[in-house]
Amino acid sequence: MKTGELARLVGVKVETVLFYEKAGLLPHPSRTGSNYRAYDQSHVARLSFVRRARALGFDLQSVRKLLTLADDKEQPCEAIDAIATEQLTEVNRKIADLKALQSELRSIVGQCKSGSVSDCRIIEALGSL
Amino acid sequence: MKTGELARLVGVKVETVLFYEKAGLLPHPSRTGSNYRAYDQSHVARLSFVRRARALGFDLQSVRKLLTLADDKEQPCEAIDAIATEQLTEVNRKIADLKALQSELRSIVGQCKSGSVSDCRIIEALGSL
DNA sequence: ACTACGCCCTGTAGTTACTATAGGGTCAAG
DNA sequence: CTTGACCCTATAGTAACTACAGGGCGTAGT
Repeated sequence: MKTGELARLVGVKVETVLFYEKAGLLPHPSRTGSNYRAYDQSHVARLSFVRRARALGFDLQSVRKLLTLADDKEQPCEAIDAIATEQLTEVNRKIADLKALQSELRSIVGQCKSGSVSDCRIIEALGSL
Repeated sequence: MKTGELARLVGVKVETVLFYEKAGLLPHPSRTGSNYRAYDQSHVARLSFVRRARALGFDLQSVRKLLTLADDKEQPCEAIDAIATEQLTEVNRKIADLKALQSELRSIVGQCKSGSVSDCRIIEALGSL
């Protein structure tokens, strides 16, 4: 498939696909006779992964590290383990924060149904540490 | 407290505090006689909230909406409810994604301890939808 | 055959959310 | 009374996109 179709499938702009290639997050794809990029299913999965990781607040450097876990199966075990452990810590923190936010948002939606939004603790939900 | 202390407490740069004030995320604080900004505990909580929401992948526009829930207690109930429901959907999706990622990272850490990292499904963890 | 339209290419400039630097004022310590 | 750490404003630079400009490919219609 060509760049436009890949972009449409994943829901990003064509320019974003090109940007990720330049940034080294997507491999240089093979080209057709007329110099068009030719992508396959693996590029769809990888691009989708990058986008969702970005939506979860990981910067490109962290996304690169996560992709290393998928790519470099010959890396020394300690390196892989260090990356995975580091990212796992980050993921755990994010889940905890999001659960606090989820709980507060649910309570707001519930309160609103019953007519008052008097005691909103949404800032406090993420306030500590 | 002054800008530097607020920044240090929350773990951001002084410039970031000033930036958030300009962007309307932090209220204009009162000033001392020598024109220094004077912050209190509420600014600490609010700045901390902004930073953690940003780390969870919310852009400034979404953070503004979340802060609206804390600020505008006189807004019509439907408006509040719409914002809370919209953000709750987003939070739910993020939690689901992070749990998939968490599970995959745990499996990598576990595998690595036993010597092999052969079947990494980290891309597939966020690959669907 | 031709041309119109959509999509592809490269490269550069603009936007968002910071981050760093320049140029100058405040103030407690020495 | 000056030196150092901090504050102020304003502007320029960086990261991660996003939008154009200028030009080529490819095929559907006349």
